Amino acid sequence: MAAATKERILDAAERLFADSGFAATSLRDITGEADVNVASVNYHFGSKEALLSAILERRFRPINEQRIALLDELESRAGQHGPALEDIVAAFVGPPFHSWTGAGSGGPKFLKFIGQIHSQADEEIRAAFVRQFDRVLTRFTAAFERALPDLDAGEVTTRVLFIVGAMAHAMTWGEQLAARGPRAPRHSDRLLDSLISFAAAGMAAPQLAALHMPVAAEGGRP
Amino acid sequence: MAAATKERILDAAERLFADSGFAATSLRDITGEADVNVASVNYHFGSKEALLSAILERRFRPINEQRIALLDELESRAGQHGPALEDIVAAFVGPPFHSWTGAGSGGPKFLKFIGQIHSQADEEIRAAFVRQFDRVLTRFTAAFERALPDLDAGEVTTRVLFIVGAMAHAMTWGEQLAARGPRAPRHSDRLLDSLISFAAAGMAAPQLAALHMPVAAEGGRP
DNA sequence: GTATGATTAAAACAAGTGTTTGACTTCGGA
DNA sequence: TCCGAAGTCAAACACTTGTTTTAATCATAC
Repeated sequence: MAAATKERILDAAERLFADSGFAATSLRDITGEADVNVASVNYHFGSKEALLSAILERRFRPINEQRIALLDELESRAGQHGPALEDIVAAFVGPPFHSWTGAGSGGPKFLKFIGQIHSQADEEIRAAFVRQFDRVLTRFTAAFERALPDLDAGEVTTRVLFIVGAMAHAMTWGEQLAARGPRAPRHSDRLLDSLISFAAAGMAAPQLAALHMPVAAEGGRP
Repeated sequence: MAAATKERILDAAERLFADSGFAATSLRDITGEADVNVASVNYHFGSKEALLSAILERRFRPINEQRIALLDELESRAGQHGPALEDIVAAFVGPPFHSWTGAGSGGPKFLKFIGQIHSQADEEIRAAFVRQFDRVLTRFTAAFERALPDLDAGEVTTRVLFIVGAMAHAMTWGEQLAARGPRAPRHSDRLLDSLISFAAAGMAAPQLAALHMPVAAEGGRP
């Protein structure tokens, strides 16, 4: 029963975090949903925060590894100009979408969880998340820079940030807005197609000439 | 001292919500930062949730009004084909950026708050937020549909969702990633320029041929 | 001056938080 | 069979949560 309890906790917690966020979900919510004792979370994971780390580890590590594997494959296959823009985008945003189509895991709630966690405010959570994400961001930023030589480095990073935001937001809110009838946004596969098309075009957009002064440190108050 | 207390609470709460989110911020955090008594929140606003509503009201109403005013002006000025794509995008994403450049309000923390609130999980908060945002979304979706006749309605809604996500995420995370040295993302004005350029190109991306079944209940275009 | 209403203050409220404890049960290997 | 580790459980822990209460203070009009 040991492994079963651990997994039941992980599944329930992921589901509830996706719906209500980390801070708003209590351990008793989780253990109630998982039908286990309150103490078992601390027994198996050590703390509530460690439970979140375990979820992040379980879900994001394979996703990020797959992202990098796909990029590796693209780059080894491509000529000296590097892979095509759309392929890089697909390698970046595809894995989180496909991760729940695979071996029975979580269902659509997991997409919402991804969106949630991307926008979590707590500094510690962010730090843990960025730690996992940093390598991916570095690799893909480099690939994008190669595919888009007209953009400077900061601009590329900014646009990758846009892509992450677009993805996370669509995951978190898609369900909510699905009630808009004929104007309902896309889901799953169609959503992924839309995102890739949107993101690739956005990345390829011309960079506006730097009319403004280079940003002077941090903004003072008006 | 009455008005001063109310405003001090609003300012402090907005700042703290931006940093830590709604659920993770306690009333004592807020009243401590604002240097007022704990009871004053319930006295002036009624509850913690009502305080959030007041902040939303104070900040988002002018933003959404300005969005619609800008769109009105664009449409009255434009020919029968409607305003240009980039102008619609600018009318949509500009106001939240400019709102803090205006009369002394909040500073950069406010941008982070906007990003935060866009990705808040609590259902009640979402509902309150969507209520304010619904009219804006409807108007801009219509304008985009007119400017992009090759996209079907659901696709337009999806892409507007991408734009909102890109904006919110950049606002929330920009500060965090600003430490990446030469690859640091943009700030403020430059960030807005980047976003407009990115979003307009993304909106104009070709829609992939609908290989999949059309979504049930979706009306065909005339 | 005092009366009146609005605002602030300190304290207490019940309910809920993450975590710990210590006894009880389960179960694989000697 | 028995042992000891691994796991479960109810209860209690100390603390924080949002909210309420009650008394004190303030401003202002009479």
